[in-house]
Amino acid sequence: MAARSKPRWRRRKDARPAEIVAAALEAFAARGFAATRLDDVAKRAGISKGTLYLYFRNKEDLFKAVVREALLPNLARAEARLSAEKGETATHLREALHGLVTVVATTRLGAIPKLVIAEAGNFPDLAKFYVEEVVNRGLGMFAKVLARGAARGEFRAVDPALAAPVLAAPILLIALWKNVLEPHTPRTIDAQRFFDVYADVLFNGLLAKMPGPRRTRVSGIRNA
Amino acid sequence: MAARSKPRWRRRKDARPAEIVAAALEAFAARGFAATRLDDVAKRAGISKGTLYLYFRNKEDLFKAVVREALLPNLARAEARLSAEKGETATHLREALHGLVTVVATTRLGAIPKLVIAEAGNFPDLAKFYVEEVVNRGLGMFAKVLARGAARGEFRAVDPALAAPVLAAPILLIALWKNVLEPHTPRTIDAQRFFDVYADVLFNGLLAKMPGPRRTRVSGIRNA
Amino acid sequence: MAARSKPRWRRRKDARPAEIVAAALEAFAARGFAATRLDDVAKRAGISKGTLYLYFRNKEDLFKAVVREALLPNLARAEARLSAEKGETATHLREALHGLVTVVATTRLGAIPKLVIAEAGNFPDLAKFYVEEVVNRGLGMFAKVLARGAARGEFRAVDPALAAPVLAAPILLIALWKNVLEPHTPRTIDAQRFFDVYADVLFNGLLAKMPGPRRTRVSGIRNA
Amino acid sequence: MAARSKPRWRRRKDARPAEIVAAALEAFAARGFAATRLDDVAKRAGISKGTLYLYFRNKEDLFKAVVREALLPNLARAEARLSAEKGETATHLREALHGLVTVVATTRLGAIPKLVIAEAGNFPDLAKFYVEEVVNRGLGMFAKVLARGAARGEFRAVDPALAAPVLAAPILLIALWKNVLEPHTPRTIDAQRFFDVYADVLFNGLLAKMPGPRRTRVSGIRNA
DNA sequence: CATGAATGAGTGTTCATTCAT
DNA sequence: TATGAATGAACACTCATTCAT
Repeated sequence: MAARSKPRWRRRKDARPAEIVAAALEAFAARGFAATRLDDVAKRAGISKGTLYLYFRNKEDLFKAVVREALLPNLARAEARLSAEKGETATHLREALHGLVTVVATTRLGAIPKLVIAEAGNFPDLAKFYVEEVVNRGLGMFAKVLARGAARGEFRAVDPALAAPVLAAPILLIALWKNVLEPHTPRTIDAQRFFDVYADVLFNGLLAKMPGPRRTRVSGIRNA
Repeated sequence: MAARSKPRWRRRKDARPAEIVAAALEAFAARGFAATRLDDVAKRAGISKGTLYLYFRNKEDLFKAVVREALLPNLARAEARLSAEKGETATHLREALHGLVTVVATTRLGAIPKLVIAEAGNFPDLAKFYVEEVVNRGLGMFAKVLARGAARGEFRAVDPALAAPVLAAPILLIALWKNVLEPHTPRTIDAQRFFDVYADVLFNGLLAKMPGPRRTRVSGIRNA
Repeated sequence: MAARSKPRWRRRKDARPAEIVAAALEAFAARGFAATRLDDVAKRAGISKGTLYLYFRNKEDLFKAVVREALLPNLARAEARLSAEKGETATHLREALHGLVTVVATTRLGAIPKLVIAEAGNFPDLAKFYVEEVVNRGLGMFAKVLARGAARGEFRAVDPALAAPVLAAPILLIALWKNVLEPHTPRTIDAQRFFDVYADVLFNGLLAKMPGPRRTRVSGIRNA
Repeated sequence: MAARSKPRWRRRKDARPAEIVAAALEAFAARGFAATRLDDVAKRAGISKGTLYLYFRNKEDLFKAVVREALLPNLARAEARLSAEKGETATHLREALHGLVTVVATTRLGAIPKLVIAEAGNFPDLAKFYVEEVVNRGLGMFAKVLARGAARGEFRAVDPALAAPVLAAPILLIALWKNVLEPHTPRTIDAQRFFDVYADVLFNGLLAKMPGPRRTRVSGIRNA
């Protein structure tokens, strides 16, 4: 570390791809696909532009690698969490949601949805990959949990296929808020407290439980 | 050559900007800011590329105009709906949400969030405008309604500033789903049924109302 | 011409392509396809690099246009010359050859064979075009003339399909000499005198007509 | 791992240059100088790209080496053949030409003219080398033979300096045909038969020897 | 007002060359 | 010697912007 000062480069064929992907994630997250210059990515990664092409065929390839690499490890983790069978379903679900909110609100991972949203139109196969590997899998997990909870009598019976995206929506929102808008406004959202309210509303609903006797159904709002 | 032989290109010069903005919305929605070529916008608008510059200083200007123009009329409409004072708050809220879900799921308007998400990093003042004029105003409306509902005893008391984004999240989600992912997957979401489940969960919560006696609080899920 | 000094550009959509092709012929002839920079072509044509792309899809397109445009007018001319039916065949042939030698030795046209030779491997369809439209047509003309001459008893009977390239070879040689080697050597070849010798050898052969009696055939050299 | 386990890469270091030149000849002949990647040459030679630079200063050097190496051995051989003093000059000449036609039509050597033609403009000293060492020497040999033949009364008196390139032209043509155009067309030229016709025309001329009495000179065609 | 030919700065990509190992 | 990872200069191509008509 001390002595041999400026080796023009070190051989790190194995470390490089991950470093480049990390640098690229930063860059793409900051400016989007088109506005990101490979020169910048290279600079961030501490390499030259040409070196990028030793590891990725072109900009598009690099972009897809970024999305895949950033996503894949988290996919497995999330799936594991929700497949636990024993214990209260609500508790599992709450914990899973909490984990998700925390990760998307505090890591660079939250920038991925933004990237996919921005570029789905230009990279159809990326969109397809994302829908299938992330969205469908994620929603599927939620749907399964909801169905199980209902079967056990813990949850009310709601269509799991439609309730799943309702569950997921606040997670998407906080991810986007933290990665897209918060840098441009003084208003901040505290992820922990946001989660608490989210979980409260989700599980308990907005309506006050009326002590009084009957309650007419109003405008389609089914009240238990 | 003679009198009025070429009425074809005699467009009203005052209609032009709106036509251009409409054409540009299509183009930007389809490919994003950077990937949209002004040539394409001009072609869609039935004018020449040079003519764009008679109405907009540059591409960025046009982009901002698109976002503003597409948003502004809808802002007022939504606000009006929620400021009604009389009647059940839940009904008003439900109707407002229904209107929003419908509009973002069925019109080009739903592409706006996508555009803002994609380009906030590159157009800070656009992001600021959007946060202030759309997000904050929208969330503010929701918060007010929630506060009013709580004050009237209709709603449980939840932090309105945090519950507002929870309310808004499914609207964002359906907007993005329809405009970003649905074109790339066979899976579709029926906006009406989605809304029904959304409203149901939102108002009534997920948890089954237990007929039985006591119910312990589990893992922070407060049960009424 | 006098007054309005520097119009940044004039509209010349119709003149441009030919001007560009002419400039490109110069450039390609001088350095070959790969070594020619489009910047140079543009400079020679007095336009900017971008303008090239208004008229030609890419460098390859421009290259092919150069070859085609430079060739086509000459093809017709050459063909006309040789199709004359009356008069001595030898005279016609001699004149045609003379015309060809002159044109390839004194105009930029002589650079075309060089370009095709250099790039046939990289542009197979160009090669095909050249073989079919130039080589085969040219050789076909020669073959026809040889056959006619033989039929009339003017020429000895030789296989026209093989004699045709023999006829053509010195024309190719002088084209290449003038365009490839002569710039790099003090040795010059006078095209006129070269032609005279060429025609003399071609028509009369190398062997001395021996007055003496018998002459044995030596090593396959058939002697009349 | 033990004694002589890796003989695979133990190439004789003295064989290397020739192997590289051979590989490079293939590559350059196939794609030309600019389009040839040193990566390809290295791969063909079974070495790494870096190793090339142990034997050749740069790409240009390698290219020149290819041309020189491919040419040099053949130059001597050809010269020897033509310097024989005894016997019929025509027979010697015919045999020399036959040898040349055969070699350029059937070996990689025929690709050299193509390379020189393509790159003379970019490598003036290569062009100079080629003119002096190949063209001038070759033409010189021919000229000498022609002069000798004329002096002996075997050949008609023609300007040897100009007749020499006429002699050489069909050799060049067949070299280029085989290496440039034939890969792109179904039409093939049989080198042996081509040579026969070439020699026949060269020695005997095209014109029929008229039995009848006098023959007027027509259009400059001197008739014996 | 409208046009569209022309511009030229900007960037992705290639590849000869270098040099630590 | 030999390697191949790394470099960076070079260049084709795009497209927002300008402006003569």
